[in-house]
Amino acid sequence: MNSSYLGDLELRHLEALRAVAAEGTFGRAAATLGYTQSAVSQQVAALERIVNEKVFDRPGGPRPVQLTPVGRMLLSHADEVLGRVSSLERELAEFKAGITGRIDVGVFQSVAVKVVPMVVGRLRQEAPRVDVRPFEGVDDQHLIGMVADRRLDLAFAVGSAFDPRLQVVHLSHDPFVAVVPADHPGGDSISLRGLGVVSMIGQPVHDTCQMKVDAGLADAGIAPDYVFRTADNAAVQSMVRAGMGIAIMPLLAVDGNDPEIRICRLEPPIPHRELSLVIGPDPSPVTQHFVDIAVEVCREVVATAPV
Amino acid sequence: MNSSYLGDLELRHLEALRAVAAEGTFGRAAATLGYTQSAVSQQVAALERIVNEKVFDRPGGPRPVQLTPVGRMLLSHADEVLGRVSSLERELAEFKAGITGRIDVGVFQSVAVKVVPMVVGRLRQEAPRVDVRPFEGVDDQHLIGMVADRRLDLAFAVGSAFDPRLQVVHLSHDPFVAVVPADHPGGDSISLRGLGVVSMIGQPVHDTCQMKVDAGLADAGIAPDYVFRTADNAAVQSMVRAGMGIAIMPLLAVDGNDPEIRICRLEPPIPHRELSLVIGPDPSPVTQHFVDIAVEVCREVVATAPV
DNA sequence: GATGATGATTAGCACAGCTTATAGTTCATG
DNA sequence: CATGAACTATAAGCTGTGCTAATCATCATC
Repeated sequence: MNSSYLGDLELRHLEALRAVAAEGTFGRAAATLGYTQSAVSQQVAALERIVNEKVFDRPGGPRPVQLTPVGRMLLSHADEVLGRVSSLERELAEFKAGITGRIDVGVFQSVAVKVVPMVVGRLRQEAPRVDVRPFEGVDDQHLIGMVADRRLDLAFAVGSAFDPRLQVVHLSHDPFVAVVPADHPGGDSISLRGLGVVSMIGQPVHDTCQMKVDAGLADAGIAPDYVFRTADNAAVQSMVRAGMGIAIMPLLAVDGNDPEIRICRLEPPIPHRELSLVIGPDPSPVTQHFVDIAVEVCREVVATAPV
Repeated sequence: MNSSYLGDLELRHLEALRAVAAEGTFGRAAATLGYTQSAVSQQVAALERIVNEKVFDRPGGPRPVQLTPVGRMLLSHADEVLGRVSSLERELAEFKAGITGRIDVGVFQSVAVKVVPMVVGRLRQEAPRVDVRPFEGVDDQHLIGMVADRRLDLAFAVGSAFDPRLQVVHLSHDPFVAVVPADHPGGDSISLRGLGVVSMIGQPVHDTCQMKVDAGLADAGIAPDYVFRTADNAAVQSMVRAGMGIAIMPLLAVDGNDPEIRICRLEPPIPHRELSLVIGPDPSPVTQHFVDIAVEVCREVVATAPV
């Protein structure tokens, strides 16, 4: 009593039903389906055997056949079924074209703030039905592990110890810059040494990004004075805007459209990060699409930055 | 570019997809489907060839297979398609059980008033989703022609000249009765001769039913005095109720639940009609169901009538 | 009654799809 | 590191399905 007595039903039968109903004769239906009249006759006969009901009245002679009541009922269902198959077909084509599908992407704070929204925004313009699911991980290795597990399609990463089975696409270097209030004296660059004597805004002590900044400053013999720490990049920027201090942030995490802040090159620079995408095996077309856009976006962001 | 590149897709492939996704291994899926593992493996391989995409990740070893992104997409469509097939199956079963379907039934006034509503009402209790479409025809021959044409499934009829190809089911005799106000003097029968001297309510002169009444009265040498004529059976009955006169009607057209009128046998009777159903070729189960109920209803109506 | 348009039937053939049997792959385990 | 367990893939062979081609049967129309 599983698939029960319709187990022999196949799409071919429903297509024949629909074609004959539409064309009125077996012969014309056969022509549109690319079969011979005999084949369609046998297909309809098979359908009638399967449902154990006459589906068409054949008046004989040159008059067109007509659906029986059962036939009409079956036809309405056939239209539904075949319609679903068509939409499967359509969505499959869209999937292959990279304009539909789902992307589970691993992100972290500094990249989630700006790069991911830009990529997603541009992707949605080209392919509105794509379903992007960012997953914020605790660190690189966590995300890379999930990519290897197939639980993510791809992930942003700054480290360099990658799983050799995973494809890696380099996006851009991500220099550390100083974020200062717009009315801060000075030009587009700022002396690293000067940072020892000003108030600074930073992220929590154990943040991977922050640790890199502190290491860079320590190497230059500088002991920064953090007056406020927060894990929220936007909050950091707000504090700078309010004149509370200066922040050192990765360029890709700064909201460059804020007119009340200015971005300054560090002199000398702190060793920068390299931003990459780690891509799982057999990436889907839409994942590839995401990668392409991410590369494009990063190139633009770095190119237009005033550093 | 007609059915395009999914032309080889069959329900079997979608069933295999669903089963493997549900069971986690090809072997268990095969068991639930009643195939060997090899068959399911080949079915999935065929599906992957058809869509030209890997549908499952096979990690190897004892770990279960997992859907790829395309696989997930295909599965959601497969569920839709197979769900539609199931509902086709369900409705087909209901059709065969006579509890769903459509009935186009030919009716005429005297039967439309009472018998048809009773039959439809009872049918709807047993099979609420049946779609009954009464069609009121001008006369018997008209309706019978439509039944023969398959434009009606069945029709009520009072004549006797039927198409030999059509099945005829006798419902009951339908005696003519006198309808009098409840306070009318006398008992359950009324003398035909007495009708020559009272006011009468009738139907239009050329109504088939009325002509039969008039012929019966003429045979008895009676010239009735019609003070009002209307084609509407309910209006006739209202006039009787108002005391305007007496009506002669077929029993099956009288609303017996009206406490303000009384039904009287005619002495001697006028030749009665025979009510039948004319049934088209290959009646559907629900049509048969309708017939059964009609027989039942007519038997009850005649049995409980006070004549 | 001949004619033409149509569906049904038959025979034959090719191939799809199943089963059985076996090989290949991966992970766990001693 | 070899071995076994739990899978899937593949090969070979056979059966039955489903197609084509050709022919027959049926019914309106002229």
